Amino acid sequence: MTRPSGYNTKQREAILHYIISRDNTHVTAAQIIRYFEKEALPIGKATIYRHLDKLTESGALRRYITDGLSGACYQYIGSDDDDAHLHLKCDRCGELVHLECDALGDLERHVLDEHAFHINATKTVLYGTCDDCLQKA
Amino acid sequence: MTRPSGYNTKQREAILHYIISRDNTHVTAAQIIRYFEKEALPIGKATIYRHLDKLTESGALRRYITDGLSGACYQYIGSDDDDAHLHLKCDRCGELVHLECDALGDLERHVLDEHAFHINATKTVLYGTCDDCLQKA
DNA sequence: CTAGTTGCAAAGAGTTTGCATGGCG
DNA sequence: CGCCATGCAAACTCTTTGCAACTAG
Repeated sequence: MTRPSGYNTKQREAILHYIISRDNTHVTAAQIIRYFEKEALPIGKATIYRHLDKLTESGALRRYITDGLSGACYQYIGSDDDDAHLHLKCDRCGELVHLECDALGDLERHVLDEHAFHINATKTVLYGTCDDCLQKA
Repeated sequence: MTRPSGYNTKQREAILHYIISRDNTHVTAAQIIRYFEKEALPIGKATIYRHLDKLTESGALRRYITDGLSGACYQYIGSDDDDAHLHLKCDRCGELVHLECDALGDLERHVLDEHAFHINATKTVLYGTCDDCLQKA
């Protein structure tokens, strides 16, 4: 778990700090790249992608799968990991909503029992339409 | 609905026919491109993408959102549309499983009532690990 | 000192677009 | 004949890789 796996560089610190500061939000690689372009400490995007990969592998970050055309989303994971909540993404405005409740419970059980498939809520994003966009339509 | 929206060309026919012939399976743009490269009637990939977009917009195809790095998936929709079933994707072997049952029902209702969000099962892919991969681990 | 790290630029994968030619209706 | 469709290549977006210079431990 606590893989030393690498040096503790300024860039690594800065990237992790930035993502942690966003805590409950998701961050895209593009956002991070843009952020550091405007900062005093410019970080090459290759470095950012490399850290995103490493941090995800080491378990410090979670990578969400969303529609590939706008890039992947990352989020920092606190010390306790079992806060596996679902995400909903609106297919109109692109808003990503965090579901804090345990709504997946029954479905998860059903799929495991009947279909021998273990759902990983942390990676799953449900698509649909949010209230705002429905009202506009 | 029945938008004439375009001519009835050989390419359009061939592409739609190919996807329909896969009926219950999903097809990626890359598969279609590869298929027609090897056929007697070569179709440029621009044409394939353009038709994929049009067919999706007109409702003849459904586009699934999967991890962007391997491309989107498409599937033909028969005349009756209400067969909105879920998909499960194994994050180890990449297998995409079709769930024929109505397992989403309760969750869908809960999310709509409590979170004012209308889930679109046809676009949603649940991630997790399939039985085969679990056994190997 | 030595192995991991950085940054640039080039390479890749997937998808979109511009433009001249070709084909449906 | 007019408009849409086609195909090629170039453009684009997101991500990865090669490589020489650099730095943490």
